Amino acid sequence: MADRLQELAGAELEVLKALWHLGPTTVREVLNHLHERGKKVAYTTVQTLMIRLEQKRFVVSDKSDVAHVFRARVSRDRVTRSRLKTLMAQLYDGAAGPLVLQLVRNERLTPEEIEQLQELVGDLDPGE
Amino acid sequence: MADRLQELAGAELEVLKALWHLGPTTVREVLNHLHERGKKVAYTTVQTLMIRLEQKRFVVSDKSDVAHVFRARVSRDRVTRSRLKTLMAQLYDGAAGPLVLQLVRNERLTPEEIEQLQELVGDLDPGE
DNA sequence: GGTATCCTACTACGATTGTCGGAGGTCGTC
DNA sequence: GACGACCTCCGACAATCGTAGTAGGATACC
Repeated sequence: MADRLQELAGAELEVLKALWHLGPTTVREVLNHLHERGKKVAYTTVQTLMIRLEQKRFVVSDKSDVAHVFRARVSRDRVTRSRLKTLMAQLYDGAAGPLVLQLVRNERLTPEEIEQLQELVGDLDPGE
Repeated sequence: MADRLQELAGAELEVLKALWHLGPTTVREVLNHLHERGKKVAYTTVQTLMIRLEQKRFVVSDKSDVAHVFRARVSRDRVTRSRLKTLMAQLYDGAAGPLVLQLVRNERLTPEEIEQLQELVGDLDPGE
């Protein structure tokens, strides 16, 4: 129960991403954004998702205007961290190593990412 | 539809993990394993999950014995890769970098992992 | 001031998930 | 040959998820 972040369903995440992108905004704006991205959904579907997100406390709404304004309460990084933690717990008893190695081995990184990574990793001390 | 790996539900993954750990085995053995881990579930629950895993093609069964023997068809790494890919797609438009950096920054790695990582990362060429 | 438009609130419904119970077969043992 | 231990098969049921329709109020424009 503690980790409510985990209860984010797929379609809800889609909406939350729109909120991250757009900033505090209305159902209508999120709907437009999704339509631009090629995602066809009904107005009320988005509305339902946003209400569920609020019930789950991932967003808050300001109801002073006719069209309620919703705002994300959790950051993208926070959600990522939570998801990664779940993944680590589920698959590797909480160890981060296998995931990191898997990613570095199998995925393409941009030059900037490589540089940042080299710097970060260079600072690590295997110790003993 | 292509990526059937994504349709692995949480409780199903628990069972799949048991199969990875135990090798090809029966419902009873998986049940015992879960009980040892402190997970209290009924025999038929595990059975249902294993059948669903088979329907989703994550495992195959040999029905020649009275107690059917189930075997994982996908590896832990394969599932991890798929999950990571989903995470990347959902949260960072498919980019691996943010995940790697997030992990290296926030998670503890063992000395061995650090060494492996340094070696891997040292070989990367930011090039351009 | 009627009509189209937009918004919220509520309800709904099929699919998936997590969890089991019961029916009915087989097998070993007393 | 009845009893208990196991097994599979089938059905079920509540919760969550994805998706959306409808009712009814506000707004705005002609």
